[in-house]
Amino acid sequence: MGRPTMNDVARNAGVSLKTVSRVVNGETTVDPGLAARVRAAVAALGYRPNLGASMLRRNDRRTRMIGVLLTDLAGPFSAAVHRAVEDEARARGVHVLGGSTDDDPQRAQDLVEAFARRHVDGVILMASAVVDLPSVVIDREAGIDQGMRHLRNHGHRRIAFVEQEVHAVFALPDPPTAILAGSTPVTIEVVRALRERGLRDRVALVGLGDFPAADLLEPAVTVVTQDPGATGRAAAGALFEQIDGGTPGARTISIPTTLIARGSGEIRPATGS
Amino acid sequence: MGRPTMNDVARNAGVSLKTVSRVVNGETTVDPGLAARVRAAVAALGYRPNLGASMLRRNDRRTRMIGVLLTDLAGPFSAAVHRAVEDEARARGVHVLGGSTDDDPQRAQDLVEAFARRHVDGVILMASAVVDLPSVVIDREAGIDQGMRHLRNHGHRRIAFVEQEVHAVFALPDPPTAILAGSTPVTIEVVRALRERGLRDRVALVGLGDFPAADLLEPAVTVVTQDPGATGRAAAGALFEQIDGGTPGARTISIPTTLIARGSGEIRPATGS
DNA sequence: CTGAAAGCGCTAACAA
DNA sequence: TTGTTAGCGCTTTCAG
Repeated sequence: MGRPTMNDVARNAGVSLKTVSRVVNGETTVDPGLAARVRAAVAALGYRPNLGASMLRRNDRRTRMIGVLLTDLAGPFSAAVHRAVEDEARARGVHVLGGSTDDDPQRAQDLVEAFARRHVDGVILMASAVVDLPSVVIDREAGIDQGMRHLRNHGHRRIAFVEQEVHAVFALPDPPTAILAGSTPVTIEVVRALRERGLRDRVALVGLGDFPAADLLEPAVTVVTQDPGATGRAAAGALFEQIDGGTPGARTISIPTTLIARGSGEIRPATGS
Repeated sequence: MGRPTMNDVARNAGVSLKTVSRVVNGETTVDPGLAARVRAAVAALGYRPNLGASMLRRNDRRTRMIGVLLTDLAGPFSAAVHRAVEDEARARGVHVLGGSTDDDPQRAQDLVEAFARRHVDGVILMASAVVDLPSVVIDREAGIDQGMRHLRNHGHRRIAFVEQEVHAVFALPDPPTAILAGSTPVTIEVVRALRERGLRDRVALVGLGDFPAADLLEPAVTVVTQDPGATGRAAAGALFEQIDGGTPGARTISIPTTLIARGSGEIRPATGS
């Protein structure tokens, strides 16, 4: 025998299947005596309703489950977005399926497809694709402009935008006077590299994404922040608006960015270089 | 009309329902001509199988979905565990429902119950509870001992274990000579507090959990690490062993800890105090 | 190789 | 207030 079903409960309580259904779903039009018997049977058998079966028959056809596809569930930005989405979802009795795309469009596509087979009510994704499901796209391109502008305003003309290959930058014949780091891990790598080379007070640095100890480093690190919590809340809000079918709702969430000047980004290039 | 069903595809392709089922499930005992017609109909209608319905009828009764309950999906440790679990799950074609408990047992209980209604195949949880589902518990208590021992070995007798209330510690009549910080965010708060009070070279600090910039602070922060990736992989491995019904598998995963001495934890108490 | 019938666990619509 | 019947979309079983 597998898990007990509604039928088992009905038999045990000596009532009809439908009465059990009513009690389980909290309908108030059931005789208190019967309801008590049903609840006793539920407890005795360890019965738990099967949401999959109920959703199959139900009219609204909602699974009360959404998907969230982020670059990397382990990364600080994705993780914070995820949590914010979770909180919004929880408030609505909705569960969240998570997935990391590693910025691979094919993987994102596969995950969307897989979630669709599960009949998720909608999808939030940090990418640029569009899918044929209720969905909200988080656009993370913003922020680069702001960082670049800041460095230019401080006199820099040779600015490196660094992804992964941190050390290659310093091997260039005409090395940059300023660095814009593409993510938090990269920013920290750059700090480490600058120290090793004794350049920490000579090369400017702006990081994309804030991190907890940024203000405690020397020099403190200037960053362009994108509030992941606000982003997640906004995306979830827009998605649920779509799902609940009111207004169409926003399909793209752009993240407002803020530059926090702390020192490293305000270093000026050496004159006469 | 809602989404097209297998019946719609069958009608469109001029075959029986069962033939569509065979093609969709990749059975090879179908005439290639019929299979091609079915595939064409699937594409034309934009048909997608309904996993919920199929799981209802299927014999193995697996949802191919597990739940992961962590302290905080946004926290670095939880997030890294989550990602590792996701990777293990993906390799098995399993999806992951995530949930933050904020270390509230009631909330953990509620989430387990909710996931059980969805018939998840199992649950991983970072807590100390046990549930009547295939499950693996991650025990995070370890590490405290190791940190304490380290500080005592360096001569400390008044050691504060700090959770949240960072500032209260310094208001004590007889303040500690060493601090053990319970989590990464707390560690960073303590660093900040020590600096504000000019105590950064006088009070020892050991943090539970490593963080990316720990070695770049001054003094660099001594930490007790728990490898979240290894933890997640181990927990997922143990859970899938249970689910696949081979050996019973471990029900509790203890995280091996390592102390990384970087400076802050090796400060000795002022003599004669 | 293909199909018809039954039924997974549950809720909708209707009847008593 | 309670129960009966039908059927959600799919897989199983068994017959052709």
